[in-house]
Amino acid sequence: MSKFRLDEIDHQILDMLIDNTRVPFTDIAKKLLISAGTVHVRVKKMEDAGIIQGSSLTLDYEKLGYSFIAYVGIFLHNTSQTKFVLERINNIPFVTVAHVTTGKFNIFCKIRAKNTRHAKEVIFLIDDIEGVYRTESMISLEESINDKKRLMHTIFKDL
Amino acid sequence: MSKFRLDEIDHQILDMLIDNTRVPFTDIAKKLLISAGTVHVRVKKMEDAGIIQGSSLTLDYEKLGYSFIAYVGIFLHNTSQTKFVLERINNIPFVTVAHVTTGKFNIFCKIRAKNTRHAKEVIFLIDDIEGVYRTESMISLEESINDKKRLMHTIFKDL
DNA sequence: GGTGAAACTTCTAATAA
DNA sequence: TTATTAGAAGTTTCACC
Repeated sequence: MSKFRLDEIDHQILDMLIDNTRVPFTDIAKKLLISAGTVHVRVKKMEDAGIIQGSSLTLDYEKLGYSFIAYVGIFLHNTSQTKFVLERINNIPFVTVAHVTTGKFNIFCKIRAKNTRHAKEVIFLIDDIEGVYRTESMISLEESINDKKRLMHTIFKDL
Repeated sequence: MSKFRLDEIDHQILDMLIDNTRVPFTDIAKKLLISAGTVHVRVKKMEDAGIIQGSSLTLDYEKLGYSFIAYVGIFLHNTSQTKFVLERINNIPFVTVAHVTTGKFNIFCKIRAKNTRHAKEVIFLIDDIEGVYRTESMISLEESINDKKRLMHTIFKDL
């Protein structure tokens, strides 16, 4: 399945970059006892291979006034409407992720909103999409995000 | 709710950094017709205020052989076990996010695994945690992630 | 593959406005 | 507060292992 062979050096480079993308390559080089040029070449290679898709800032949405998170399960009248509904959902900026799923729901998405009232508006937007039969919401009372490093280390152990 | 006043300049700086954290400050400065020093000061201010929590690489987990995503709803015997179970769940590296929720489930989490077989193992790990009554899984057949920029722009429109 | 150094670019902190 | 600027620091390329 995985076509790309990343060695221990690549792994350690990713390890240093994954929670701070602005770590200087010279720092990485010093720590790994290689040259900064090598770090540069390897990072570029991983970017070209698509292993590194990009980098992003993590913003504190709570501080920005958006502290409400909910998951919304969507039931469709008919599975053939999946693509249409998915497109509509992805046009709502407060929907951060959407999945087509097996199981109970046809589509399953995560929303981020200001507060309960705002979330209600967002959910109503979803409810109003043609083809949506009904929705079922789960409100997050507490979120805990797992360290990306841990998953990465585990992945690398068996590559 | 939002204590921090970010102006149009801050907004545009974030806009440039959010999809590529390594954009040179000089590029940002040129585009916004300000000096690189100003960009630097403003970014630092947003970091100090906690608006910018950090930066992260986006890796292609499919390319790394982890193409299976599922959401797992967890029913507990008793709500008092929430904290304990949550801690246990967060020790499983394949669980990427966990939420305490209202509604159907007590805890709700997202897992990333290699394949169906591996996912089964991960779900069994969850099932085996003391206090877990039963779980219900939704397998993702297709994932679509919304552009972070869109949410950010929308947020900034009403700040 | 990797290195090391040169050439170039960017960052950052002190200073000035 | 914000802008400028000069010296420090980082990145990138390339000739050579």
